[in-house]
Amino acid sequence: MGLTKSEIFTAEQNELAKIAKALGHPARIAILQHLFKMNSCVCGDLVEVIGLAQPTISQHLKELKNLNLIKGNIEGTSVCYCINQEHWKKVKSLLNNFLDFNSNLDSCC
Amino acid sequence: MGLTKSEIFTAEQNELAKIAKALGHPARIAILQHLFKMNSCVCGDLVEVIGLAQPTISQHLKELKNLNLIKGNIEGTSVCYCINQEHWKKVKSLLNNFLDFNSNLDSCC
DNA sequence: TTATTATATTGCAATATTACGATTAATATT
DNA sequence: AATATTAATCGTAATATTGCAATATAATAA
Repeated sequence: MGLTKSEIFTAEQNELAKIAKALGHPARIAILQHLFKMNSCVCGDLVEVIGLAQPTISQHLKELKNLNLIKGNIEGTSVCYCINQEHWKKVKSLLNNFLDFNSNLDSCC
Repeated sequence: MGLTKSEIFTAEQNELAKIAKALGHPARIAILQHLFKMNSCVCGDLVEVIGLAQPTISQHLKELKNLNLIKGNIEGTSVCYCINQEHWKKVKSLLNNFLDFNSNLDSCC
C-alpha cells in the first residue's frame, strides 16, 4: 500500500511521527543545522553548501516549510529562509516529552 | 530515484536522519510508547493494542530492532520486546544535541 | 507425533520519496 | 524592452515504504 493508517493513532502520535519524518533525511538535517549556525536567513547558498541540485533543495525546503519548521521571506529575487523559532519550541518540547517517557527502571530484557 | 545520497553528508547527519526516520511512523511511536509505559517486555499484544495486522507490527518491530532502539528476547513461543535502555540514552543525547542547536538569538525573518 | 500458539518471512499491490533536467515565474540589472 | 538571476514547479525515473494475505518457522502442549 504505502499509505499510513493515521486514523488509528492519536493526534500526538501522528504529530510526533510527522515531525520525525521531516527530520528523517540528512539533507533536511543539514539544512536545519545550517540555518541554526547562520542564525539568520540563508538563501540559495544552501544549494552550494549541501551539494544537491537546486530543485531537490527547494523540495526539501518546501517540506520543512509545510511543517512550519522554517519560514521563508522573499527578498528581491532570492528567498530568505530561517528557523521558525516559536514553532521550534513546540517541536522541542513535544520530542523531549517523548524521549523522556523513558522511566528509570530497568527493562526486563 | 528514491535513493538518499548519504555519501555527501556527515556521519552525524546520517545517524540523526536514520533515527528520526525510524520514529517517523505513528505505529513505531505507538510501539515505543507502549514499551515505555509497560516498562518491561511486551509481546504479541502489541498487535491488539495497536490495531495493525501481525505481519505489519512484526515489520515495524524489525525496523526498531535494526536500529537498536529495542531488544527482543525469545520466551517460549512468544517474543518479549523492550526498550534498549543503553542505546536510548545515546539517541536522546544525539537528538537533544540537535534540538538545542537552537540559539537564543532571534531569526531575521 | 500431532496439534496449537506465537512470531517471522515472503510476495505483492498501492503509494510515497528522492533526485534532477527542463521549464516557468518573478524580480533585478543593463 | 532585453537579459540575467533566483527560486519554484512540473514531469519523470528509480527506489523505498506501508500493509496484508499466505506461508513458514519455532516452541510448547496434548
